[in-house]
Amino acid sequence: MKTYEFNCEKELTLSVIGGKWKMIILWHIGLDSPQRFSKLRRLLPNVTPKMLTSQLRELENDGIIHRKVYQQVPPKVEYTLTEHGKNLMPILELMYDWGKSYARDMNIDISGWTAKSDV
Amino acid sequence: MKTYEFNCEKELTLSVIGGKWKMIILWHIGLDSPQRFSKLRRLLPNVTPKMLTSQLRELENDGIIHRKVYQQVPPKVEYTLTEHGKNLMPILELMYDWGKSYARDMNIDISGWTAKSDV
DNA sequence: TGATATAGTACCTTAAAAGAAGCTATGAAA
DNA sequence: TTTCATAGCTTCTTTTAAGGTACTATATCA
Repeated sequence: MKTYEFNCEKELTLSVIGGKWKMIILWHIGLDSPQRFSKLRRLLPNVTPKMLTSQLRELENDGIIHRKVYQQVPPKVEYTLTEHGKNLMPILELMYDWGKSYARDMNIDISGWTAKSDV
Repeated sequence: MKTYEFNCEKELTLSVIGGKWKMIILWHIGLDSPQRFSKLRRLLPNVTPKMLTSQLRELENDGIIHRKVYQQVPPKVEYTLTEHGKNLMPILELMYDWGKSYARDMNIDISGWTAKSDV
């Protein structure tokens, strides 16, 4: 059994979803599955392929997404959520709601383009 | 109005709770309020005063906690949650629940000592 | 008179995360 | 024969977060 130095289970959760692009990746896979690498690149124009790869690999290694490779050329890879990944969705939704309410009250403008209705 | 480069409101939320010690600090203030600086140091023996101060200041500047200074010697400062801080608690609880379930399934041992029942 | 408790600062170093730019294999299509 | 599309990889650099150690002011208590 692995042991990590977390103060609490919450920090384990944070370590899984806390990467720069992980939540938005999960969001997109959650709302439209499966997702291909190239589609995610188009959905997230600011992410470099290196970053996208590393975030996807970490999510895969953590058991949050599943990676299915089709043996064909050009390559085709599809990403879907695992059960653990699906179970993260309510957290992301709450975080969306809180962030929206907070942004309104604090007069903060989010430049993003991913609305909750995209779910 | 301030504009931040977030992809989504979820990332705004993450930016508020994502510091190394912020969730566990909020947890303790949420379950036993007000909390004093020295009490938090005792509750979190691994945090240095510098880190504790910086995390508390950021939470204060973000409007998540309130800092009340008593003009006396030795100093006394009390931290409480604001409304926005209180509204974060359901997120932290969900994160606790998910992390606990995930740790069980993935055979991960959390070395922490803060149970949800502490709430 | 000297120690104690509180709530921090200041300065420096280390480690981790993120980003930029360019490169690759391969089969199919033009 | 050249071009295209996919799903990446490699190397280097920059940025951000976190940690270590030591120091401070001051009223009160013994």
